[in-house]
Amino acid sequence: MTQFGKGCHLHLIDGSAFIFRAYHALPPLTRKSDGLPIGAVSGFCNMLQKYVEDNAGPDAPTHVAVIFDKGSHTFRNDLYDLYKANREAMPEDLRPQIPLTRRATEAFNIACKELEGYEADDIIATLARQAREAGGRVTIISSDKDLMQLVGDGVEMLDAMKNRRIDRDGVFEKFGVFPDRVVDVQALAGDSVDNVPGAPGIGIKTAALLINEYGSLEDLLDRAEEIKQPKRRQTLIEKREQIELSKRLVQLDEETPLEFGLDDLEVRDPDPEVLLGFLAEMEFRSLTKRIADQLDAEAPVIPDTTPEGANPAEEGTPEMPAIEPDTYIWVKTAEDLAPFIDAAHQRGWVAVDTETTGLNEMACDLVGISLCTEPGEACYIPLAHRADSDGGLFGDGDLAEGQMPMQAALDLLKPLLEDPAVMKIGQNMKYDAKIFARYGVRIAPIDDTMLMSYAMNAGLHGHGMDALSERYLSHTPIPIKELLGSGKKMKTFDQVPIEDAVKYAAEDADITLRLWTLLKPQLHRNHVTRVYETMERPLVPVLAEMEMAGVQVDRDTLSRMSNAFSQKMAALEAEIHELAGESFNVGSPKQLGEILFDKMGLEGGKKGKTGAYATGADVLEDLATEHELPARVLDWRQLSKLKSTYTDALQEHINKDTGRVHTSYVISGANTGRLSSTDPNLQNIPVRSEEGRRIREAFVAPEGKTIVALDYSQIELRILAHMAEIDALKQAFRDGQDIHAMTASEMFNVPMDEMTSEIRRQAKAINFGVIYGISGFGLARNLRIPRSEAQGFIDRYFERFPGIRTYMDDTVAFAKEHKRVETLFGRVIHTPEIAAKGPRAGFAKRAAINAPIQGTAADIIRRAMIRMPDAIEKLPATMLLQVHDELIFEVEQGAEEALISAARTVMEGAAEPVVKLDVPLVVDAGQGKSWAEAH
DNA sequence: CCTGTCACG
DNA sequence: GACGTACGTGACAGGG
Repeated sequence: MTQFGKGCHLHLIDGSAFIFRAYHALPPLTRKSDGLPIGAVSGFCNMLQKYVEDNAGPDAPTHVAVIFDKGSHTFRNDLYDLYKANREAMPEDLRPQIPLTRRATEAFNIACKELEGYEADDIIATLARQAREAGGRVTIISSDKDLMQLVGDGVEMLDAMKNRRIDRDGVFEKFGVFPDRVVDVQALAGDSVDNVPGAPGIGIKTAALLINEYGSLEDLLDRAEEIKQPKRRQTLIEKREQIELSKRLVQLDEETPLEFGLDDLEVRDPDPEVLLGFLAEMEFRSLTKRIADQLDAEAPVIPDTTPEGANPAEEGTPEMPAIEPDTYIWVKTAEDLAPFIDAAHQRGWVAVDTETTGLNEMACDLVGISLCTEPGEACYIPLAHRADSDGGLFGDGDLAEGQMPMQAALDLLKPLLEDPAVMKIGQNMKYDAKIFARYGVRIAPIDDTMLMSYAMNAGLHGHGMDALSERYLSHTPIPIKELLGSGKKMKTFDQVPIEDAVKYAAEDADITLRLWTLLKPQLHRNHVTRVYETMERPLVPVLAEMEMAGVQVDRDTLSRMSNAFSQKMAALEAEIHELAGESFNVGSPKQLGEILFDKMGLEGGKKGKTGAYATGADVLEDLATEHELPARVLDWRQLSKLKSTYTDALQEHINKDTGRVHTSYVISGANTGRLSSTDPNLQNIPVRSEEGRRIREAFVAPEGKTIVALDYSQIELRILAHMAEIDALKQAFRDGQDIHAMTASEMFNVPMDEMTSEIRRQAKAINFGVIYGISGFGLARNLRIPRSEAQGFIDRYFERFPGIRTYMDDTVAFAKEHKRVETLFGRVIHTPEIAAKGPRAGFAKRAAINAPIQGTAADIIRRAMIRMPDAIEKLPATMLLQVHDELIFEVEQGAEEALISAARTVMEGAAEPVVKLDVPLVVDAGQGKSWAEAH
């Protein structure tokens, strides 16, 4: 053994970089025999193998180590608790692969090092220093710019993917300074990926300029007063502390307390038996063979242990047995259940479905659970079917024979359903997760076939199980109507005879599992794995929590309002009948139309396709200038709407047990990525009219708490400015200007200080029109101006902001070519209608223009919501509602400001690190005892 | 069940 | 030149 010294060459491999590169480069492969996710390990081994091959020549290293990160908390988090705070959580299928990459490194007989509390970069820095001081050479295999500060004095970097060496000049190219000043530049420029704050408004270019002028960061900060640019000077003076903190964050620790020396890293040949044994264990067939050839060793035999049924990682359509509901198992005892639990553990996955007495997860009871571990092998565990299936008078509450006691079954299932190593597969898992939660089971991890379909095929078809089964399995599931009937005599599921329930329920689990085997491998092929993994799947538990939390709604307030509305409506109705000269149903558009246009003979009656006169608000508003009756009808309609949809209906939605209102969000409810809200819809609570807004007074915080509302300011316009690259708009947002006034000023050549509210209003309508795929007709109708005038506005707008027209044209062209559009985050919205002829083409065109903007905004708030639970974990606060660009919280009094600060940080940074917007995202906040006050 | 209407972003 | 037209949702009432 030679001591490390002159002539020695140390290679330091950045292990985490290898892992992430491997993970993202490869489809989600799984081990054939048991489905263990293995894609990243496979890529990692291939990269190590390539590394060994590439470095066998005359310049071969004498010493080598792969360095890994360990733990998520490092000394940098003690310096700054937000360090790396906006990092994406590690994908669930990557986590179990991390220890395997360590084993892979050891199998290659390469030293594998990590240290709790330190990042890999610090270990690399320390080893590089030691090697340099010993007179040896160092090559760091990584492309991480944070390591560039180490280059020089015999230390180089090697970007293994691009096979490019980075020396002092290479660093200068990247940072504009040599390695010894890289940390100074990084301290100023900050880093959005690691969440290093830096100096706001200063990027790498400016930072390098300053450092080169003043020599060092310290000198720059000491002499900051001398800087000519006022903004820059102010930033450097005011943010000095933040900049110095940033420097400490980016400065690598070269004195990491290592418990090994350079000599321990000497290159060793792999032991063929160990290496091949590991590769065979992972079932990497071709790599095992290739390495065996190279080592001149016998390749171990990897048995073909494909389980019966399908492996979701395989390409093509798996062979599956026919769906036969007669073969499903009725689980009556723990012994019947055991084989399914065992099979689930063995496979690593199980499809799960719950049957309940109703569709409201917060107000129904669990009736049974079905499981499926492979296509065709499904069971149903009835738990609460009633003996008197025909609903007889006697024995109400008596349970049918052949059922396990519910608690006994749940006790057996809970460990499986909560086992992090077993994937629970469902169709619309949010529903089942909420049911289980009410029975004390926190189901995780989960996969959801509905969300897979949505991620891949939004805009192409629905994502309900029946539709998916028809489409992908050519199978019509047993209709629920066959079991429950319909209409007044409809049964609940606990009244269904168990023999029938077994077929229906187990079939659902079987179908779900089959869909999963088909859809899961398609995610990658459709390039939506990231969308699914980061914006669909993680949303399920977040929404489940919000829905279960519910929002407190004050019944008395609503009730009082209902009564007031009733009285006003009655008065209006009498008045209307008086004006009409006869009594009729004011709520009937048909009757109203006949009164207005036939009896009273008003002008402008237009019949729709059904032959009825149109009596929409716009029509009535026009008539209202001449006559009193339509004006009264408008008033009546507003009250009728408020009463029936809100003050009356909301009371019905107050949950008996919790006393709160629990909406249900549909993740796949809108093709653009927006959520929708049902039962009740809490995303359309009135706000625009004074009268309607008062309904929000009924949404209150409980005693001792406060409602806090945070909403994105102008998020869609900001996204438009970014996507269409409109410099003037981008600058206006950066400067915090009134964007509509600024648009008006640009378009109509009116100076900002002479702006009138009327001109601003028109510009605002145009700005919104642009987002919707503007047309002269639409704008004319909205602004109630002649079409020619509206068209003139649009022409002028495009003249002033030509980039907008380019964006719209490009988007439509993209949609025509690909039959889809995409958001900035890669969400796909299919636009099959874009090829249509006639008026439908117009719809499709405008939808295609709107979808990337609306969808990107939807993606951003989804990302914020997914990060929110961790961000507010330590605060006495609960996220309750989402209204497209707004999040509503409930927080204990006293913690309002802390919540606003934490939530705002998450929301404003939600695009990062995947997308760096050219415009800031701004979040406005409000608080009060009710939603009305908070908004 | 479909249509018209109207509440929201 | 005519055709219709702002984007995305959900709930309710009326009427067949």
